[in-house]
Amino acid sequence: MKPGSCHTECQQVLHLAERLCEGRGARLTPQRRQVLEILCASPKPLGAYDILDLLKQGVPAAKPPTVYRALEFLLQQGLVHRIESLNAYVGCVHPDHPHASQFLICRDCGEVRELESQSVERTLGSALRACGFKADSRVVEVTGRCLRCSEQETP
Amino acid sequence: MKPGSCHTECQQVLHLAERLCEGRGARLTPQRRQVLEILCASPKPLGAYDILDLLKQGVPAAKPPTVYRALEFLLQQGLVHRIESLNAYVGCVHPDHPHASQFLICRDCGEVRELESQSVERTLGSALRACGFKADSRVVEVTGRCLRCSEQETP
DNA sequence: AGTGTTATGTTATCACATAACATAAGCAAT
DNA sequence: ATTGCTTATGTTATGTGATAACATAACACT
Ligand SMILES: [Zn+2]
Ligand SMILES: [Zn+2]
Ligand SMILES: [Zn+2]
Ligand SMILES: [Zn+2]
Repeated sequence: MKPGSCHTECQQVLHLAERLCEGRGARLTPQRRQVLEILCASPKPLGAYDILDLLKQGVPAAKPPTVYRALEFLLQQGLVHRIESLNAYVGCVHPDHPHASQFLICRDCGEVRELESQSVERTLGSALRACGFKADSRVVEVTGRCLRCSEQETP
Repeated sequence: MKPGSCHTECQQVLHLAERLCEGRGARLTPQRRQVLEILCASPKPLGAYDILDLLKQGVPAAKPPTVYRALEFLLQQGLVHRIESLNAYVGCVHPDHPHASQFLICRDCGEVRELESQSVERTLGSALRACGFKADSRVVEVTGRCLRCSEQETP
């Protein structure tokens, strides 16, 4: 992640989130906004209690339900994603359209990259059709080493 | 799941597991074997504490680490899979060869079907190559309604 | 038998998530 | 403005999943 670029990216995402919620009649309250801000500012996924610790800086009375409620809202709105294999959450990088994405989780640097491969989605979709399975939600998470980390160290 | 067929299937899997472990010099101890047996006998994935309750029938002194250690071994040997989006475990239906599989989780009947679609694996593999990502493990889990459940009820 | 290794027993605790109920804030209609 | 409904938040407690740390026992190999 390029230093400096994050902050401006976060601002863009937050503005977009405001517009999206307003258009849907959904209330992006200060607390919810702060949780989204925390997630967008983090280069790595955060656990609910990590978020809680950070949120307390702005909302000292915050408790677990505070965070989980905000996450529930943000997940519904498609503004954040949950990473099942980490029990953690990331801000979505392009929340403007609904999408099923794939996550690449680097076990070395911890970074999570959100991919949106049409071919993967299509192939998975046809495999599901072949089984007669009606999918509600798809989880595709790959753990390994990102390009940068595999270039740095030899093994 | 056809009644009656499960028990014989379980036996086959258990015998296969014994052979595999023996061939690898891995020790399928009675406790580990019992955990595998519990998982194979269940048509649905089981949580670690579900397994614990069942295991206590044979090993009254069993405690959480007992189960988690057995699961760790069985996962390493490729005899069981963990379903990330359920925090639960299932016996593998064909543990004889290493594989990345896809899981179809029915939200109605709870059944989990293990798929091994070559096309999904290939497509995902090429998407990963395109990113320069070296995968260690892949998680593909789809939640929805299975064919049977979607035929039974109209919505 | 002696010794290193692997497996199990035991206790306590950590990490993640939600139930249940009370209070407050937003909002629309009178 | 007051009422009454709905949604959001506060608060306490608890449920659920997983592991740390250390002790003991079983096994394998010499
Ligand atoms: Zn996204
Ligand atoms: Zn990396
Ligand atoms: Zn399998
Ligand atoms: Zn079903």
